[in-house]
Amino acid sequence: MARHDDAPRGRRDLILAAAAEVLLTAGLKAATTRMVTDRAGVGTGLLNHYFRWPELRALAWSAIFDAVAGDINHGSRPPAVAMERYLATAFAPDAWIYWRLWIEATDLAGTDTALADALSTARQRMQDSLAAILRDGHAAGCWRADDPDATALRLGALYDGLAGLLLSGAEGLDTAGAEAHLRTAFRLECGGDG
Amino acid sequence: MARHDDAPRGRRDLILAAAAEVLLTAGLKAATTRMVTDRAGVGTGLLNHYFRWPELRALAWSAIFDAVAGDINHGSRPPAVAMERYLATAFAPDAWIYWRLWIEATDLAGTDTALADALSTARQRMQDSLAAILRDGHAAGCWRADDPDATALRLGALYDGLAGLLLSGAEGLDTAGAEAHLRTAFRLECGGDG
DNA sequence: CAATCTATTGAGCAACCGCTCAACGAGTCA
DNA sequence: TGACTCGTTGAGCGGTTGCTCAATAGATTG
Repeated sequence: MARHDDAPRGRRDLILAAAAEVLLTAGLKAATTRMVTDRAGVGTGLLNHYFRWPELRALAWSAIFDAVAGDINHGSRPPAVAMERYLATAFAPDAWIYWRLWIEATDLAGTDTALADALSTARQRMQDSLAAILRDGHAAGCWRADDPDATALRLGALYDGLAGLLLSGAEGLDTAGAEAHLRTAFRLECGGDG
Repeated sequence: MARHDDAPRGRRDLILAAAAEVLLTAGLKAATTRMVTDRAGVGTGLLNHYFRWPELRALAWSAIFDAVAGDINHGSRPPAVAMERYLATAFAPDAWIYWRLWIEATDLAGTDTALADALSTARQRMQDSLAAILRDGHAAGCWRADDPDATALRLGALYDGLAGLLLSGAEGLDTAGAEAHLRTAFRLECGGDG
């Protein structure tokens, strides 16, 4: 009997989708296999039939950031608009869970090779996107960017650091302050005023 | 019988010292109570008689960074020398374990309140030290620093981000590169060339 | 010497984790 | 109908962790 085209084709995809939902809910470190099987409504054995936990976790993490990257690269906006969007959404409330997942991945990558690979890929993609925006803006005369790759790396690292500060509850810093610091760094790097 | 003045007075201090050694060896996340009791040569019960694990871990972590801070603030160097020392030692090989401990603390602070307090104190102290150096250098005409606190925060956050990149094995970045990026950020922030 | 007290011990508990594997049930085919 | 396949189940295993508590050794006291 041909199966209907209901959302996840097969139990394997259902588990993968449930894993992504769990990550977006509980975070990367708190997530367990049992949370996933409960949410998917399948036995614990089935998860281990299709995946190993580190593998599934890395796959779900990648799926989440594939979607994010698709959202960022979507359309070919003018560089000034793209940059403004990057800065404005960086620490937006609904982006919170994403930089939590990002920071947790940075942390787990030291011991989890699957996650390390996923993070490496995602990071490279983010950095390339940002560098491309910087390069385009330079070419269009919006700002100066002599070494877009290096600037993108520094802005990305600063982003990580600010997100870490927010996550660990640093005193005297909120999301608005973090965004302001990121904007200041961009101004210092590229001279433009965004 | 009066006890001799051997290094750690009492078993409590012995356990605390052993905990610090374990942190410096195994890192913050991998450290366990049994590693500490083994190294101290005491029963597992004694550790729990004097401490709870999160408490002991935070105490040992604080002790380590108290020593680090004492080392940084030691003597009243001219600001240019102090800044150069900060930049040169930031990613030095023997500082590796310290920024590993730092990053791991940032990560655990989300769930461990004792560690969150310790980190908050240490971070504030580091940031104040750096801001003081920036302020002194500005006053002495070495460089420009209109908002030393904000600049110190950004440099600290960039430091965290770069350390995180190194720890998670980011491609195309080594300690020398990280140091170069930190120096570039300082130059952009303060104009001086160090 | 016996009684008392305190610091110390470590086997074991409870809780959690990822993962295994014998059993099961729903299809399919002869 | 009976045999065979295979996706699926979930109790339970093995391992790890922080922590407990009855038992113990050693010093002190009367």
